[in-house]
Amino acid sequence: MPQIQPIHLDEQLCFQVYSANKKFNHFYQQALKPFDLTYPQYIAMLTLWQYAPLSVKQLGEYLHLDSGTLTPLLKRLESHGWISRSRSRSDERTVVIQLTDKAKEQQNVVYGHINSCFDILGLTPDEKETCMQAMTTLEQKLDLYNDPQV
Amino acid sequence: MPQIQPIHLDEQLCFQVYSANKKFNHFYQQALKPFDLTYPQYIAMLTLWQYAPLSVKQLGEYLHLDSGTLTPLLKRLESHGWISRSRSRSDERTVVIQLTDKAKEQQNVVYGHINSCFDILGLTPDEKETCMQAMTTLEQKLDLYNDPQV
DNA sequence: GTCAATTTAATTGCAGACAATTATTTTGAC
DNA sequence: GTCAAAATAATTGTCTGCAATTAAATTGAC
Repeated sequence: MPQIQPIHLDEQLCFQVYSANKKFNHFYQQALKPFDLTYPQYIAMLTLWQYAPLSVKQLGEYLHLDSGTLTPLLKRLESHGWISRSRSRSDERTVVIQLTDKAKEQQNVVYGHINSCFDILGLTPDEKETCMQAMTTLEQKLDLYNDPQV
Repeated sequence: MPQIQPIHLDEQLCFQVYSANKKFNHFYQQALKPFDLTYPQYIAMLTLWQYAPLSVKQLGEYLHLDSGTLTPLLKRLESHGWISRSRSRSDERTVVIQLTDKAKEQQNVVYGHINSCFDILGLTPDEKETCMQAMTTLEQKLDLYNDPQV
């Protein structure tokens, strides 16, 4: 009879990542309150500030999200005046997402506020780099397993 | 006029953690398919295998989840025959969660299967430890900010 | 002993996340 | 040019996750 290794919650890497993600979420939710943005909406805006205009598909590739998640999220961003959505003239299948004037005006205000919130966290550049590296290593292994053909 | 630091998605620690968490989720979702458990259900079962019987509140403290999340999740675990839920005789407010015979029988099967899946990931003990440490450091900072009174 | 305050789950409502399906448009082999 | 295949969003359904509220039981100050 083989020896079975018990699985203890607090020794599980998956649970640490799961917890850290929830805490990060809460942190950003607080930081983003002045702008009435949720965390997923914020990372969508980050992508758009960097690359807009984008199609739903292109945005989804940056964020690893599909239209089932993005369509309602983008409708909410649109209703709050951050973006516009319109079918492309050249390809009626694709929806082009563009920044509104409000979004362009607020970009640096959001950047400034979020950067200062992140600074308050007090992560040293070294600690941040170590965390980034650890996540990169982990994601590489997970990508290999989740998506063997890559 | 102050210099505003641009925020690039791929340099954001929050986004790395968010992505890693989603990939981990997908990884476990696959690994757990034979048992018809979702990842959140699995971490609930892990906790129960370790500490059952538990009240909803106690389980929530281990997992950092409230009854709004746990009540429906536990009802699903109950309907799939993993647990039982019953009001405590001594305190009618609390609901006691207990393992079923099926859960006790399957414990080592699940442990064995998940451990072998995790091994396939190919994380070295060093890499895992580095990741764990990184998450712990990060969570400590986030706890400080999210919950200043602690 | 009484009753306000506290504790515990459940409920409600909203926002993701994702799998599976559907509708529409475009492409490309022929 | 036609039509099957592919591509793109949207939709549907299920399962979290969390804030806020509700319902019921318990506790404790008096």
